Amino acid sequence: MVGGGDLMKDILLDVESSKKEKIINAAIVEFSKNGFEKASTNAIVKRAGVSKGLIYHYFENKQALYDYLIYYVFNLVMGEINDKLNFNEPDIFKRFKEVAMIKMEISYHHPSIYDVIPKFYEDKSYEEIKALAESFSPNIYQRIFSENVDYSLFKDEVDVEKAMKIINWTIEKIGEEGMQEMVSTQGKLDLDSYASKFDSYMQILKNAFYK
Amino acid sequence: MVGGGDLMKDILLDVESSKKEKIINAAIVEFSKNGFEKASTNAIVKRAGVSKGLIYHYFENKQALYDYLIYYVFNLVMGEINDKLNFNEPDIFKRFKEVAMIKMEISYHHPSIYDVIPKFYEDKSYEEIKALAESFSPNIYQRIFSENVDYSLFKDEVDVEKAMKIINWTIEKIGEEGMQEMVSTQGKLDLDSYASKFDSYMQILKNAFYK
Amino acid sequence: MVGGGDLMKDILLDVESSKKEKIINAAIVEFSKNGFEKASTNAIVKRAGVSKGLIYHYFENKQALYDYLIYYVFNLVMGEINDKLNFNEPDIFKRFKEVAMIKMEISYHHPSIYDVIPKFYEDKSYEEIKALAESFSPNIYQRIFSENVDYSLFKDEVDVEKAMKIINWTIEKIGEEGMQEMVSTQGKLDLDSYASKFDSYMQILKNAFYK
Amino acid sequence: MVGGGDLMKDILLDVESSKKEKIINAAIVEFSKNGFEKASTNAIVKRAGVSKGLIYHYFENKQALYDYLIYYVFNLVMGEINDKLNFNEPDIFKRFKEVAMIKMEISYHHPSIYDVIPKFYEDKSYEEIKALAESFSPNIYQRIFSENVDYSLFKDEVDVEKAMKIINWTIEKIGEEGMQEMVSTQGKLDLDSYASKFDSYMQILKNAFYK
DNA sequence: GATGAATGAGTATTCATTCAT
DNA sequence: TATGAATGAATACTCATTCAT
Repeated sequence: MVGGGDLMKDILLDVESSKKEKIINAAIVEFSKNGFEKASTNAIVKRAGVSKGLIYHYFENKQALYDYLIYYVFNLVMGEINDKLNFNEPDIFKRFKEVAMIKMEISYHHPSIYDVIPKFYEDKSYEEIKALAESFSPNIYQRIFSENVDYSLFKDEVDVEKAMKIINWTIEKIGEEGMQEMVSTQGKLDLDSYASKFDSYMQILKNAFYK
Repeated sequence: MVGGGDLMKDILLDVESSKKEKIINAAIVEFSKNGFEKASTNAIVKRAGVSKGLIYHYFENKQALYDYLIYYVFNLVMGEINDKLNFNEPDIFKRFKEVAMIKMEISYHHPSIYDVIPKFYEDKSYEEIKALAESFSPNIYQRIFSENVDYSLFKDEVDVEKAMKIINWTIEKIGEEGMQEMVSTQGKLDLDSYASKFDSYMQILKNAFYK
Repeated sequence: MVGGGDLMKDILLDVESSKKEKIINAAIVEFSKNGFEKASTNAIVKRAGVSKGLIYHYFENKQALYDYLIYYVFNLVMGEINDKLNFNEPDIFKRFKEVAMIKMEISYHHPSIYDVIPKFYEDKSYEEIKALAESFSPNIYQRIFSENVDYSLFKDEVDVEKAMKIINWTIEKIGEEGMQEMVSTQGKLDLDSYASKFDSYMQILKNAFYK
Repeated sequence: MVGGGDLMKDILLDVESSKKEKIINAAIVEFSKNGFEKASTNAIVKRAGVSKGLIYHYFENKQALYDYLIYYVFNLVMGEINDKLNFNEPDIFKRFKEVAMIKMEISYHHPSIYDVIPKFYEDKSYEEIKALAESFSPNIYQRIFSENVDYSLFKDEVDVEKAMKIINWTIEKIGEEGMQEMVSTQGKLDLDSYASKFDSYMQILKNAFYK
């Protein structure tokens, strides 16, 4: 399901051809601005330039459209990771950085997509969304955290599982800060400064956990 | 502003005397269940047992009521920290644990309050809310992170500021996991198991950052 | 509940004072023209000259308004029978004629009311409506069919219960024909010709069933 | 027009061959369940397994489809009476019983058809439908009421025309009660008990009107 | 004959907010 | 303070009908 054909196109730069695509793109913008509840189907069709009824021709209701969007967006993100991540890299720090960079790049090119993802968590729990992501790209999390990872790089006394969770949480929090920076600087994230900040935190954790 | 008078009373056990208090308590329940947008002023007045118009006598509009609630809740939480936290404790790990325990205790005794806080983040950014918290209890964050803290306990080569951020982020993520656990176990969090989990992560970070 | 005060006023000739009354009268007209499903709440508020929301201030939903109308109309009809029928008349033919005349008079003065009653049977069964009518005016049917009725007037060999059903059915069918006549003559029923038609049928049945 | 060709086949047991027939059968089910207004053309095409557009190829609009159904159903019923009724029976009571039995048998074998007929009266008046029935099978009512009927069986003093109306109305009302019984007993009418009830009422009227 | 994408006016209902009392 | 009748724009969603293919 991941990495497949036309869904992978740059949906925002794409010349929107079909009316269904217009609806999807308009919905991403609307949901990213307002979340599920506040989002207006009226606003979506207006932005998409289609009739009121068409949205219900393609999607059973607002929720079905939203669910499809989650599928659509995760398919895109998981696909990118699947395609671009080097699963032969044994150093978990280098691997996590790669994942972060792939995500940041998507975020950079598709701001609306990364605005809408946090809204997903308003209705779905973290576990539900993780399960969803797994369903698109089976074992992607397991692969990232363990496939070809060289655990011997960790200090012997370190609880590797917990350490990796701390690393991951730290990365997520840096990402959240990056998001907020993007919002306050109105959309332009300095990827270099993000990378250097990322590196400095990773260096601290490397010193802490690696031999 | 913190610790002052009647607002600090246990708002849920309190015999609701004034109609304004009835509105506030009804609003906390309604907003915690439905968030800002989906929350119904009708449901609030019905629960509070007051007339439709009265809510607009006390608050200019729904948003003003919501904003007051954020003030009200943070005032409560910051007040508790101010009152109960031992600012003479030089060990940052012990101090952070104390903060976490104070928060968890509030959460345990006032579920509605802690249900409503996550909803705040749907509309306000993390930064906005942090700024708000600071406005209630000036320098509370700075006090927690630096007042009487013994930085000499950290390894010399560690960037203390970043290390403390990692510690804080880890605590927040453990808290988030605790929240989700509460949701999935329908409201009852095992405080002991939470504390032991907390401790094990803190031990890892202590080994990593302390001499 | 029957015969009480202001509900008994001539609702169509009444100077509609309160907005609730305007809604009720507009609803009777709309439901009588279109039945429950096809009736438009939009059309009702437009005809009543009130805002869209007000209908939902007084009635929980379209169905609740409809149910109230059934109550309202039956209360009117049962009240008239209760007030005007002579329950001392022992001759069932004379008594049935009185009932028919009372109904026809109401129908004559309140065409909309009698237009809406047949619509009630689209959603409610005959039994449901009969039960409803009984709830307004307990035992009204039993009183009409038996209170002070002189059964000895019937021929000895006649099954009185079945005979009275035939009489009642005949009256109902004559009434239906009267209704249809009113429709085709655009609202004006000749009460005298109706009465003479009624009498001729009653005479046949009297000859058939009475000694 | 009556009794002709393929329309007379058992429409429900018939292997639905043409798409038009599929539409008609699906429409009968849908209209019988929901009446004209509430019936959904969408549901009809879904049930019929044809495209949305096809329904408008065969019928100008929903109303035309409905009108055709009335024609279709009455053609079936009138055809059955034409075919099976013994027009040589001079006793009107025996003849009416035969008509009732033919109708009940159709009703028993084609519940959907007899469910839809009452819906016809929501939009069309009794007179309109009677006129329609006459147009399918000219003079059918007149034939039933007069062809080879022996009026000399009636008592001399009885107004035969009115007496026959009373008989017919009584039969109709018994039928209505039978219908309601079918509804409340969920579809299964005891034909024997219906027949004995019918007979007992007919006996009363025979005693009343016959020599 | 047959399809199904597309339309847009229509539906009941909700809701924050106002205001005369 | 306090009420609750009244507003009207907004909501998600339905549906008969059209039409290019």
